[in-house]
Amino acid sequence: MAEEKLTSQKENFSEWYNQVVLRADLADYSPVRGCMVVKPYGWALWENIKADLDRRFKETGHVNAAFPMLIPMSFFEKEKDHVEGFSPELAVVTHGGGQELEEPLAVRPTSETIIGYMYAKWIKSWRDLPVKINQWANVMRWEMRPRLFLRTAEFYWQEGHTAHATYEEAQEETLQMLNVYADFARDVAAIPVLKGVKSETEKFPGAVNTYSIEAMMGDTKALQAGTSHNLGQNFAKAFDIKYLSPNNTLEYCWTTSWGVSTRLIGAIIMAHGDDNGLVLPPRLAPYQIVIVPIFKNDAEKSVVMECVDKVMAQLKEFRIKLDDRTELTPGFKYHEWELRGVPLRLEIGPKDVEKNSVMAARRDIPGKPGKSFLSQDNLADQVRDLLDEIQNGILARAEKFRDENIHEAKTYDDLKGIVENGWAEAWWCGDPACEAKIKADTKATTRCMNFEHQHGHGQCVCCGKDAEKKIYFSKAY
RNA sequence: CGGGGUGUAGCGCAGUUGGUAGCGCACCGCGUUUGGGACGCGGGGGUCCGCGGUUCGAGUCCGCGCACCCCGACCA
Repeated sequence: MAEEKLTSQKENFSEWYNQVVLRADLADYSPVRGCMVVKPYGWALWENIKADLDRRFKETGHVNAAFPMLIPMSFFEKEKDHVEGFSPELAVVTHGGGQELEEPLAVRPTSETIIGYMYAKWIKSWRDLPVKINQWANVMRWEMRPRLFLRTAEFYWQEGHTAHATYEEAQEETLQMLNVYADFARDVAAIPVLKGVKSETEKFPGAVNTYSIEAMMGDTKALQAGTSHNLGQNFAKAFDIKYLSPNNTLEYCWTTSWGVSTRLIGAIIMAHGDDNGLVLPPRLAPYQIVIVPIFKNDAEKSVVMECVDKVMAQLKEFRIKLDDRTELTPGFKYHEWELRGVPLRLEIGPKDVEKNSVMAARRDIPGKPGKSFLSQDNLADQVRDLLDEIQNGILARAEKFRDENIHEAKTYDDLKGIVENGWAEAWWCGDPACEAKIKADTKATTRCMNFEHQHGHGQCVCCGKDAEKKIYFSKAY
């Protein structure tokens, strides 16, 4: 019997999202409110994301390490903005070994403080710089309103932390990592992101500047999919990270930090999904191909399975799943693997054995139009081409959708209309009061200032004063 | 922490004027099925959110708690 139909219509988007996460077997709710259990299928997706990013981090000269999960509370007091930003959402350990602790320990919400403390011990000379360390970890922020993958109390991420001799070098690192994220998002996750600078109110607590990649979801809301911070000397001064320069002068380091999290999984779901469920980009899908064998009896089964073996032997280079469950009909399996986002389905039945063919069904093009017969000869080449087409196809679709839903707002009325159903780009004077008014009137927040659009000047879309910054406004997750 | 809603089987729900708990899906067994969500027969599974009250009798009525969901405030 069919399960209830999904619908990804804008007004049902949140419910659609929850249903997809649960039914595609990505995650489940934990007994602790706000925490999430990542199931094997979701974790496999995360591992693919990690592998690709990790390779990029290493290519840009970073190494991995691990820092403690518990951080003395006093560390947070050392940087004024940081403590203000994170105090409200800290989980705090007060007891250990049956005794009350002398100093409470925070479960890390992010590791600038503890890493800053260690860097201060490790860095003595200009010869020690730069230090470029990344850690894959879980962190905890006591969020008030959790949403699977998008905002859970505990989440998995990577956080890069670097220390440099000069501002310029730190800035270069900050932008380099922003680009690493943007490239990954586009080339691997098939999500075309916009990159730019955050406003003062939206930046990371303790940063001089925060840069972000912003992705458009299927309901046109924005999702901040990754951030890269130039921390200036704020943390270096708070934690005394100093080095002796070639001139024998003592100088504070310039530090950066940058991170992406399991939120990327949420981004992939909401950027590509449709009424049938998940649509995974082939480069990240835990299974790139699912094979559904079809037979009516034992005689058919043996010839079909023999053919399946031959096909699978040709496709060893791909992540492949053979769905040989006998208690389910093919139709049921089609729906299930579509829900779970597998990019390419190969159906092999008696007719295929006879005709030396394989029926291929593309996840990105639902129904008959996405189906075609492949020859069993040179199958790997055909499949590789198809997977590339799918990868490119969903990127192109996401790009088109994004571009269709971003509009220039010239007047305040424009802005109000546009953010109801998309992103508005507009001149902005830089005054937080204008941001606040727009948020109060429309629920839209500033996303980021696109690097490429920062020439010329105009009048603030809100107050009409002279403006030199152009920024995106939209509702966001 | 404000505003709204919901708590009955794993999930989704029904349960009439109060009479001792049911349906669909899922699960288990057997058989028939299998190219777009198969069917038959048989089965297992319940602290009806908790506590107190009214009553001969409470899933149902009353009171007090609690939990969860949605919309805000906060946020990667």
